[in-house]
Amino acid sequence: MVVDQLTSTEADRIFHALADATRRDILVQTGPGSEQSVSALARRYPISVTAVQKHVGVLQDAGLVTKARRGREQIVRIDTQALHTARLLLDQLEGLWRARMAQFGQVLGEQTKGDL
Amino acid sequence: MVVDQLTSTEADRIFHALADATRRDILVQTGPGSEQSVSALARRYPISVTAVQKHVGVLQDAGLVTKARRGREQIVRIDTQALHTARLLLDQLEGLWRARMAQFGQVLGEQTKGDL
DNA sequence: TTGATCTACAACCATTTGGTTGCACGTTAG
DNA sequence: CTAACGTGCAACCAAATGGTTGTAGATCAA
Repeated sequence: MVVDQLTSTEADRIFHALADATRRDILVQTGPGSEQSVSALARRYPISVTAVQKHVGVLQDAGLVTKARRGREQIVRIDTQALHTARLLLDQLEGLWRARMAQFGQVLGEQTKGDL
Repeated sequence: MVVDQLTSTEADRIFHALADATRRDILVQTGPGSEQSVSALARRYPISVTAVQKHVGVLQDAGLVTKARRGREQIVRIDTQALHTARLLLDQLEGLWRARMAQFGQVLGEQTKGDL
């Protein structure tokens, strides 16, 4: 398995999507039980509706949210699966390091133990 | 508590740093027991040394690696702590969603206030 | 029907990103 | 000492980002 390095375009998109405070907040706001329309989201931020549309588009390309039309509204809902994927990528990195540490028999003072 | 909100500039930097395949690979290559110089890293990729320097700089700004001079070389070493922080951020997001699901059927009309 | 909403999309703009080359400077090897 | 190596930095460039305004098409409320 390891890290996909080359075909990591998905990882690129996921991490890039998470690298913006507004987008991370959209993920929070559209969590389970509080799906919202694009315009409803836009009212929360000091930016234009179009800007929010673009943010949602980025999240969508990363697979972090889905859009579903409801009348004239477009409801944004998160896809928890993709975020899980993101965490798996981080776990893989840490896993690699731990494996390498084990090989070298090195001991670090910290317990980055798998609390997941 | 919860998401670091405004201090999220750190989150911005961490996720942005992770949003590039070359940088993620640098993290893998400089893992525990295999610290490498910038030029040694540069030989691994089809890009210039300067480009690698910049990538390392981005990782450094995110707190993901540290540089230590050794003679004429600059040794890049990972800081596992920062990556742990990144995973915590993801955990917080998932945690928020779970909390929200727990409040199912509750009052949905108001702002979840607090974040951003 | 009419008007207000919500979304979509094009065009535009400033800034950032990721890359390059060239040059200077300290360090190490012969 | 001299030459090669590793790094730092400035200047430059193309493309991507994140934002804007404007226009247009659906859909809903009255």
